[in-house]
Amino acid sequence: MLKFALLGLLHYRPLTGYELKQIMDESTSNFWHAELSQIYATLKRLEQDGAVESHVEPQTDRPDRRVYNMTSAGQAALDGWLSTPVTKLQPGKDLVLLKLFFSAALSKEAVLAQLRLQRDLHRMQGDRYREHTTAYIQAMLDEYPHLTADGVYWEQTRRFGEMYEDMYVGWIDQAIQALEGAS
Amino acid sequence: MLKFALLGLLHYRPLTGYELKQIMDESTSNFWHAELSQIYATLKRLEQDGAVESHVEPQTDRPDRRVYNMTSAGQAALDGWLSTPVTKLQPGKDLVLLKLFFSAALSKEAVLAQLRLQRDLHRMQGDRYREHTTAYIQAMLDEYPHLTADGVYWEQTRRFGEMYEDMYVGWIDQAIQALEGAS
DNA sequence: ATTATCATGTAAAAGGTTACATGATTTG
DNA sequence: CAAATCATGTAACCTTTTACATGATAAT
Repeated sequence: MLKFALLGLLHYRPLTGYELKQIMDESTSNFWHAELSQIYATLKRLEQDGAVESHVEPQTDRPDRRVYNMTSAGQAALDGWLSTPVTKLQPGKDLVLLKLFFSAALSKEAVLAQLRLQRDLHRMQGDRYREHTTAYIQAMLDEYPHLTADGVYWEQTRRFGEMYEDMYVGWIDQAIQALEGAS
Repeated sequence: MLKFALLGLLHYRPLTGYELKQIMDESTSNFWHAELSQIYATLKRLEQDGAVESHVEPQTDRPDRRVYNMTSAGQAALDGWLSTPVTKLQPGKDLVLLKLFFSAALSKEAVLAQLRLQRDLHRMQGDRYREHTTAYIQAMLDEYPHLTADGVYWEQTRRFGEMYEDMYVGWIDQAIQALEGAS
């Protein structure tokens, strides 16, 4: 699926692997992320498959950049993927829940401490979606006005992040209460 | 991490790979799942590492069962893992959000149809947590009364599933409204 | 008759992380 | 003086999925 994330971003404008990583970290990392090494490897494969093309832009004071452009084949692949509905639920993974499931072996105080730590992290992440991500989307739309229609969708995914983190914090609050109650 | 999920379940009682799969599908699949082939492979590795032991129980009318028991080394590994706090947010992946992010290229009706489909799926999953999973936890506690303390934690993860699905449905409702509004 | 359940596994491929390697410029 | 940023990539490893293989019994 990473390949579609990359094609989706290259549909906006030509980008380097390094830039793709930066943009993903600011925008899609909420629901899709990747390491730089994986991005470079995937771009290579996309080029072999004819979905993207690249050329090197020499630079003097910085390392040369390899800029990727989408081909019409790549655009067709992206369109096909976008119009295929997801008809099943995607099973997720969450380490904290997995641990909690088996935490009867731990002292209650240890569990509560771990839950409070997670609550702080999710609170901070929620704030980040509210503040930083909102500003980032606005800055993108200011810089690239032709992407205004996309902004509506970006905002929906940002909003999901915000709601997810709020739900997570609320759940932890309830879990802490339930555990404290079950003294 | 699968290995800890397996150790966690084997801590309750000796189990076969097949049973581990069934139990995970009913309990942890909410936040951790695995295919049978991966479970068998992981059990093999756990045995090589000395965390579990196995013996074959011959059966006449059914295939023989290979039953796994946790060793004290396995118990120590599980305890160590459980008491190590998770200090970072786990980045998640969601195909639906990834697609939605890039959906400005699609017709609004196509997007709305995909969102409605997802809403149905998440509503059904929420109902499943409320009904089936609640009953499953109760049946487990009835059958294995010594796991009563664990039941509190199982219920918290079940509750997370319920809240997650409710949040997802609520988010889709809002997204549909936002898209319909932006005619 | 066909499908589901019980029960085991192997093998190949895909997807993803971590570590390594390089090297100049800029910021603190 | 150290760390971060820019910019590329390779290699090894780990995790996960999908496909294949077998074969009996029980249920629809």
